[in-house]
Amino acid sequence: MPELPEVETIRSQLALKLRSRRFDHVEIHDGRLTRPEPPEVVAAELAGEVVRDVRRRGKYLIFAFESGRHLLVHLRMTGSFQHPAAVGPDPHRRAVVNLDDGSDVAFRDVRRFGTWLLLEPGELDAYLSARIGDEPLEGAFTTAVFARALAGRSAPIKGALLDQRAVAGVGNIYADEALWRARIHPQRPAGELARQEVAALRKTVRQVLGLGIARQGATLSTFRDPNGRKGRMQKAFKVYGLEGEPCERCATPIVKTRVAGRGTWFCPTCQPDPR
DNA sequence: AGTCCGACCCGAACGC
DNA sequence: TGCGTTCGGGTCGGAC
Repeated sequence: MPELPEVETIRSQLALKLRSRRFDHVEIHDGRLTRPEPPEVVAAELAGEVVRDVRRRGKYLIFAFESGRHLLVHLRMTGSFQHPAAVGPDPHRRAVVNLDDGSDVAFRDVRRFGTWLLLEPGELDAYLSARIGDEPLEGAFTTAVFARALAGRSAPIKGALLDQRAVAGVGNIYADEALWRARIHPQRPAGELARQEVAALRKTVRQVLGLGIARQGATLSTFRDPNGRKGRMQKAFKVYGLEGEPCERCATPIVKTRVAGRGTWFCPTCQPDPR
């Protein structure tokens, strides 16, 4: 599942390939991708746009055009980009962009949750600020800022980490990995964490996301970067998907449970539940 | 306002 | 072997 490190991996590669390229022609084969806008309308609007840069906010990929417009892409569960696009039939291909250098970029999405939204100049900031909070890897994401985002919340800290308005870009995998490193039980009420626990969690969130980027993301089954390569972060997991395996710190078998409606892995010894 | 839960998808894993 | 069922995951919208 693409979380911040996977989206960042895609962003950095696409930026190198697409900067200053013009979208000559766009085909969108799936009406869900641009809903409620008709796909042929969005495809026609995109034709002629020149890429100034490819950016990222949280899990959103942002194609910034010279015109001032932005194409906001969310990969959801299984969205991915391919460049150069593979030749031959692909039942999961949802869109293709022909570039002015003669190459094609393909968008694939098995589960069809991904979205493409074309925003007019000036619309981006309001759209994003309504949906997502601070970038965890930027300096503005201080312990004080994080503590404020968690203050007064009775929801489990795991759930708060998944809330994109509390902190942008953390998904199910990196939430579990950050909580293990910070030795915090996923079920702890977010607002009841001690200041030093918030500080520790801020640090480990940044650690695991940074490690994920350095390792080009995590590939469980489907994630591939635009060059078709897998990530390596899955080899550095300490708890995610490791039910029954010994905890690296204390050898206690890792437990799988359900928190905030999500599969959740943790070490019951290192991450004690104070209740 | 914050929290919870179902809906949206479909391939993979599982059960018989 | 083959078929049917369950599960998961990010976000949104509705219910509480």
